[in-house]
Amino acid sequence: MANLKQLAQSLGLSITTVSRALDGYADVSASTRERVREAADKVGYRPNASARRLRRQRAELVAVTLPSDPGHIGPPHFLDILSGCAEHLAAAGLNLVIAPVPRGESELDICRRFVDGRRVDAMLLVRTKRKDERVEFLQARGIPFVTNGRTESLAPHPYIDGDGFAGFRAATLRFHAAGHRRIGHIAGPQEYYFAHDRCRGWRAAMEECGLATDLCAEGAPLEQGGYLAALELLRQPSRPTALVCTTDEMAIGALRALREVDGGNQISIVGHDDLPMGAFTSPPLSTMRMTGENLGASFASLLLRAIAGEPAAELQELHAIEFVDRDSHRRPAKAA
Amino acid sequence: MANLKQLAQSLGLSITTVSRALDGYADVSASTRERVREAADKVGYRPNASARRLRRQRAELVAVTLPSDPGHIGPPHFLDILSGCAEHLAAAGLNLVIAPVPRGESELDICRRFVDGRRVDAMLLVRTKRKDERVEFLQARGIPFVTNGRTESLAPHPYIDGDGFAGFRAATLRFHAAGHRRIGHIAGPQEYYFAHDRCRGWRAAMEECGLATDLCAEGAPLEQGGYLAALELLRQPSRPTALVCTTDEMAIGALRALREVDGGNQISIVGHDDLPMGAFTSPPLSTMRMTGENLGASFASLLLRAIAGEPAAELQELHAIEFVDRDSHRRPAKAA
DNA sequence: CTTGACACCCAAAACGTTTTGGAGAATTCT
DNA sequence: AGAATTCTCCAAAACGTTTTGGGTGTCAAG
Repeated sequence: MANLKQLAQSLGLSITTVSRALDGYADVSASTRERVREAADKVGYRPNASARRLRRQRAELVAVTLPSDPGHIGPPHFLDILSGCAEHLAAAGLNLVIAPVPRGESELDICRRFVDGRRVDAMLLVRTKRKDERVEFLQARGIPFVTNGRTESLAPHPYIDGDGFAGFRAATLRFHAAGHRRIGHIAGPQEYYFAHDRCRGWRAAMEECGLATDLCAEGAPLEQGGYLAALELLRQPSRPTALVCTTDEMAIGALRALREVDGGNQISIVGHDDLPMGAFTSPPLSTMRMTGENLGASFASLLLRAIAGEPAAELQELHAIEFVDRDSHRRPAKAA
Repeated sequence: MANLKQLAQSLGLSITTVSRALDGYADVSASTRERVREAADKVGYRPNASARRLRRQRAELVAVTLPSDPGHIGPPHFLDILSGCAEHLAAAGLNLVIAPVPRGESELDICRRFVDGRRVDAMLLVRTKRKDERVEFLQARGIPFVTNGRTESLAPHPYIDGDGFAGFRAATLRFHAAGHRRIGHIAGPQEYYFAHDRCRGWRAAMEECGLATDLCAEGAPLEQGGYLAALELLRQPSRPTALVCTTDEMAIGALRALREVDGGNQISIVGHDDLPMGAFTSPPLSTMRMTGENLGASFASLLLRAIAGEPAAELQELHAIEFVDRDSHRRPAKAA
């Protein structure tokens, strides 16, 4: 309601003293400090954020870019993560702004706008590509940032990611141990790191087992993409008996394809993300998920430490993948 | 990278002229304007957001409060709505910040912080209560805001809401027309407007049909809440043959209760929200949803118009509810 | 030649804070 | 008593814009 000048005037003090009193500096006497605080409380004084930001040369803001186009916005708990992140950032005086990418603009444009307009102190990037121009741009500008997902960037940068390679390798090996020999992979767009990483995991396991890696079909990371990719694999002369799918959404699409082609329930399947709806599919979808709780807090912590100037190499978290066994991975190895 | 002063110096012009040239004022010659624009483009000049905000007395920010506690964060497409809203706000130069409510603080505290620190030009409120202190506060302060959900506030305020009363009345009447006479309602916390509104719709239909309104149980707007409330209704001497549930999550909980108590599939059920997982429950969950596409754009438009000073009474959108018929509402009226 | 009108430009104020570099008074030390 | 130190406080600068209120020429009209 009021500003520093009015508050100072009403107290018969200088702006400086009031400001310092509120910030708890030692060079204002305890009695004055108390007097100032009481007056500030009474009129409900809050420093004007814009003025403070201008003077301090800090935006007090962090932006997260939201991919709007194809593989859309991520799993439903993504908002919970953002919310948790925002909450922890707020405790440090930072607010989180969401920056969707409008049609016709690239994510790079968004970064540029935020960074060059000094609108943010740091950025949070999701859905990294193997070669990610946003990462390169921010590294060149020297702006702190954290990504959800790794990249193939030469210079290290802070990230949080799941170990998709290990997860998909383990899932594939498990199918092999259960007797499966024709294990197919439903891949996502390989430009995305997570899709490529998971594909590599499947491929590595297959090669370790001396199996052919021909049963791989790529599609959009959506229900429809999984459906089409599964149909493609089911058309092969030697069908898969098990399917390792890059995402749950694709797995659910694959489930639909299976139902249509052979009445379903003959082919084992596993996805990734632990979507809530996976509990209700038939058969209930076995899946994987990244371990670690309160990811939002981790993102916030990494962001704050990046802003504080910690070296990137110390700000990397690779989380293990855990299985969420329901039922869809238990079909027999020898299909009809 | 650069600021106005440096840009002006390099051009041999005053700060004023450069600023006005970039803003397209007519009192700078076309040739100068062009020259300035080119130079600005070349060095990638963007006005410093904090300085502009301070001078203009606008925060260029809108905050949305995210309830973190009990009925959590809303349907999965909520983030899509926010994203759409943010995108349209961005076109008007506003960014959307998400403001989760930390433990120990009230939503009112959040509003106070944002408003009194002049951190926002407007606010977006979700999950309104019938008597909502946030609404009262913002009205008293004269800050523009839009709510998702109505309130019982005497003074009108901008909102977007679904017509829960009409929707739940129609759903109940439809059960009646199908021969049901014992139609139960699984209610949400009645302090929330949406929960109360939907409950009123059910009650109104029951009274119109001359039926008793004893089959009503309240629970938290979660799976567990619906489960417990359904169990309560199933313990009645004269059981319901149909259940109208305040949310899909509660309906899914009710489905679980039904499965446990009588093997399921005997009692009709309908929810609200059109959660994706409803398509996979057994039986597939019949539900309702608010009509209208691109809600995010609507929120943005209302916010902008509220900021522009349009009277609140013209900024209210009540959307019809439509049925999403799957299978769970088709059980016979006479249960075992 | 004077008077407006017009086109183009600029100095300075303002937005509300934080921070720098003291100033004056009181206290302690020598 | 004088010097040094500590305790309080403050004036002014700075952050980078936008906007106000002219100022200086040029040109046409009177």
